[in-house]
Amino acid sequence: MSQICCDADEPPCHCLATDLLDVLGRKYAMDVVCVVAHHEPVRFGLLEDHLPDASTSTLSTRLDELEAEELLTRERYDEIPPRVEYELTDDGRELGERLRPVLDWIAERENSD
Amino acid sequence: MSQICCDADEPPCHCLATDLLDVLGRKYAMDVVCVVAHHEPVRFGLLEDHLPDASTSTLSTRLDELEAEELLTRERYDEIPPRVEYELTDDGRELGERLRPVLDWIAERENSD
DNA sequence: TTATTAAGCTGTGAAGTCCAAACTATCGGA
DNA sequence: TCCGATAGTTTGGACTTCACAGCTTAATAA
Repeated sequence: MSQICCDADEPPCHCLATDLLDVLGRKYAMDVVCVVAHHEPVRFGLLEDHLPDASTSTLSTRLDELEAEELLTRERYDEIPPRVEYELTDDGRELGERLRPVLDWIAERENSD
Repeated sequence: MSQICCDADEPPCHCLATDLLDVLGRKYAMDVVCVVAHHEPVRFGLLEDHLPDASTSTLSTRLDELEAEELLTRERYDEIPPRVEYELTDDGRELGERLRPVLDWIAERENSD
């Protein structure tokens, strides 16, 4: 029932001003969701391989933020060398599915230039 | 045919490294597409009303970038005071439709916290 | 006559975000 | 003894975004 957005003559509703949309509108946030959705469980190094333009610190920050939004989980295994696996939560998977048509279209469009 | 993403055992494909995804991953970019999609034709002031947290300069930059990606058009009317109307291109509308399920879900989720 | 109003921006310096590169810890193998 | 492997954190600098002021022009208001 709280869908975007207000109708033409209504006052603005600001339904877009959410923390989650803020997080998703940061560099590589959608990319991370997409890569995890496609390859989970995923380790840090694989994310780096798939998103070579992102710095490790940015990747790390994005993962923190997505975890805080409860879109993914971080499983630490107490091994040497350390191993950490990322997986989407149910919410994260739902988001990933809704994001797919967007990213597919972007990839297609890029291809047909 | 160039959809996300490579399969599990393949090398990374970097299909996500596109200019458009870069632009969409900036602050308020998806918001702008969504507001224009919902209210077009749209004037600058209406965008400001709907996205009060965005500065005018950021809004202006986002509009430039979306125009450069050919997702929206800017129609200048030679009047005093000046009037400019923004509308989505066909590509912009396609993107807007694919973005809707994402933003609807975000709005819903926010509501049910 | 002067001031005010409107819209759609652009310009400014400060604050926040992202960058590459170097560094952390630990253990097994050379 | 030093290297490589993993998953990050730290650092100082570059790029983005911020709030706020100013620009344009013509019609009105004081």
